[in-house]
Amino acid sequence: MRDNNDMPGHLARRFQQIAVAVFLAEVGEAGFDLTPVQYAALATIKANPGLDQVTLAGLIAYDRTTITGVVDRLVQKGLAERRASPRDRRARELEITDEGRRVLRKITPAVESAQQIMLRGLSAREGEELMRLLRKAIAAGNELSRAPLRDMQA
Amino acid sequence: MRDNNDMPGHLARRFQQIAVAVFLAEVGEAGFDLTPVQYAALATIKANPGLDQVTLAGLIAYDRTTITGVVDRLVQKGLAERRASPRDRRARELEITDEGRRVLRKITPAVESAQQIMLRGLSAREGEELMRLLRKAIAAGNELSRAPLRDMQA
DNA sequence: TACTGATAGTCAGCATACTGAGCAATATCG
DNA sequence: CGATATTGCTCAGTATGCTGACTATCAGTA
Repeated sequence: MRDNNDMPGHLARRFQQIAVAVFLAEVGEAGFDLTPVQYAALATIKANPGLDQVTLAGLIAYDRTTITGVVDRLVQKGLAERRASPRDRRARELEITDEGRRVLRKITPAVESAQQIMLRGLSAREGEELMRLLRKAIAAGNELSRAPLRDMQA
Repeated sequence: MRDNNDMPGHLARRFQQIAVAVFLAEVGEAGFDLTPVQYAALATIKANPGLDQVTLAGLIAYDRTTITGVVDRLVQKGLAERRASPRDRRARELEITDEGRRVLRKITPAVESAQQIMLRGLSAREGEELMRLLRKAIAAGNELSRAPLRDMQA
């Protein structure tokens, strides 16, 4: 029988588990309380002011039902704002707050450090190669999950 | 700023997301209702009859608080049994049922197929290399999560 | 314009995962 | 032996992620 260590699915889960733990540890030590998902959402909102939730979900490959809760928590923490879109009354436009900008700026070193720690067993070249292979596998499987990555439309 | 696609943490989340979706799709098409986590637990119980929950958790790197629910559902589906250990009254010994054995046997082709599909963007050599790099990164980060991989004690 | 279909967002329900706390039982050591 | 520490398990609470359903709104078309 195939061993766990020969199962890409098992290795994926394990690597992600470590990645999240490292992220939370680094960010927590820096004095912040932000999850990987919240960080990605906030950074994307900052880079695309006024985007709606579906677009945000597509840009970071979240399910749209997950985004609701994530944005709820960003708003609740005062890092982002959600307001009705003037052009489409179904949509909510998202904006980062000054406090959100401040947190993003201060948190960046911890996030960078986390990315390094989760690759600490690999050489620089191996780390690059791992990322390349992950990107390639992800690109081929993009449409297989309910929350595929999507480009900006306009 | 570092792009999402240059963040190993983001790539890890995305790859795992696809891996789970592929697993559920393949297994579902084969007519079974088993999650990746439940599958790993059941296979490990079969390979190590009579093991307790903490040992099971260590062998597949789950948090012990997660195992409780997973085993609950395996028991509820009639695939595994949980009984008090005669040697340690705190511990529960786990055993696979005949139905569990039958399901494992029948489900194997779908699981195998899923492992291939999630690597379909890569050549055979690239798939091997990806798994090697993941194993190496995981080994170096094993102690960084609350649920590290553990060997059998006995 | 009225109908039809698609879209944005939310919600209920379920299954991982984690933190932190607690209980019962076992191990260890003075 | 008795106090202390450790261990196996569970639980409450929170945060992803998913399925499926629903409402409100918009877009396209007959």
